[in-house]
Amino acid sequence: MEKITVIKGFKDILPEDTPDWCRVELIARQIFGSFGFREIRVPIMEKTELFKRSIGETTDIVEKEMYTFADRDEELLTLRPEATASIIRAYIEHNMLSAEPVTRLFTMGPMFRRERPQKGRFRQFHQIDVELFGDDKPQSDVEVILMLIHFLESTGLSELALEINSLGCKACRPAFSQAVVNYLKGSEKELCPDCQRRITTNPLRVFDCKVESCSSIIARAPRILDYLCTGCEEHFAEVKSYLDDLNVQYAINPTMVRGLDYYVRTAFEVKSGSLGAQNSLAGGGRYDGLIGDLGGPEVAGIGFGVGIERLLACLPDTEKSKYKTDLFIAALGQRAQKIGFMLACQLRRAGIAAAMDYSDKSLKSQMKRADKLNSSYTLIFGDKEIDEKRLELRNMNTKNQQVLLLDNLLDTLINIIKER
RNA sequence: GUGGGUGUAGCUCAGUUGGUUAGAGUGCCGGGUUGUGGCCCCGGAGGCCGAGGGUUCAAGUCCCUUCACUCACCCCA
Repeated sequence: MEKITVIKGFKDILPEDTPDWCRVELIARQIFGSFGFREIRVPIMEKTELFKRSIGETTDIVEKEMYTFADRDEELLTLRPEATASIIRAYIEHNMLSAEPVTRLFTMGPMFRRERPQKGRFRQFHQIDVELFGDDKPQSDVEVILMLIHFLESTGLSELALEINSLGCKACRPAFSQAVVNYLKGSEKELCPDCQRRITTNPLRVFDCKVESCSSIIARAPRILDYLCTGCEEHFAEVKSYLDDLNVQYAINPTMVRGLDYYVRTAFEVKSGSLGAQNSLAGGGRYDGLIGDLGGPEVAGIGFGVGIERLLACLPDTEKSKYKTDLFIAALGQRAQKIGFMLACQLRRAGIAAAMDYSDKSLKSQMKRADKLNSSYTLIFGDKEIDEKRLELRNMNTKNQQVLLLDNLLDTLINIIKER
């Protein structure tokens, strides 16, 4: 019989890795909470139209990466390739603007893009996603960027590179795009085939090209920052100024253009080495027109997404978490096994991680098991201890052993373990 | 979608110019201590050598096909 395997680009997250996931998610919840963000959970499937309208019909995501299916009634549904669209949909649908002028939300969960997998890129991957609706002030940009950096550092990451840029707005970007097109047409023949194609499809993408011959041309191309309108320029200046005051290190990357159509003004990205070609752990930006475009109120928005797999891939080993056991019960013989089992059940019910082996193996074998399970203590007893009503409790780290009386054993153990 | 690399034990990988019964490390189980873990020593289990076809007296090894994984491009978290 042929083995059934996981879908290409999908991954099982195995027990040895889940503690890291839980830790990162916990830190996110704590830190985002202190910045006033509240968790929202939205479906992983939406009507296809939502993503087409938000992300942009001509983006790679919509053109070739979405998992889209016809439902039984022929309606087209899509597994979400990102979370922002769904959150905006929910924001509009539940009329959150009426409840409060500024809404701070975050969510976490799987996203789906049907790309060719490689290091740091999967077809199902996980993001922690943050959105702030209803404020267009630069303070919002700074708040969100600061929170992102603070979060990443709190997980144990270091040597992060924050890059920021301004993409202009509806008023000033068209002039810039035109200037880029004009410039590129001047040296079209020296560009790589991909970039020649981009001139007509998506000229700003040329800035991302890694081909060397293109780089030198791009280096002399017009800069978005020279084309910003007064409003965008002032906004960007304030963002930089606050970041400086807060001692947040950043670099301005005037060639950073993000892949989704809806971004305006501030765009940012956090990179890390040691990640292979996909070195971007988090990215985001401002999308002031988007909520209105999706049929909601004309309010501003800004947000970011963090790739959890990429974050975990960068974590140093010292930050890795493990499963731990409070007490291993090493019971020798039938009577001890019986007492031990009852004890294990009661301890577990009291919230203590108690483990034991039910097959009455040798003590050595049971000790090895206790060690494997990272047990803090091991309770050791057989017929002799039961007759004398005195059991041995071994501290696995110090190797000290103390005698515990069989009477009131459950409470004694609970106290010892909880006092640690 | 395009290109490169790799498929041998649960995991990481050796395996010579084709040549008998396919190896190591690690992990797992057991023993060395008749009742005490990590280190050390000994033993054991565990392989349709990715799949299918071909060449050959003989294929893990050579050829073809196919599948999977992986890295990179495009693009992105």
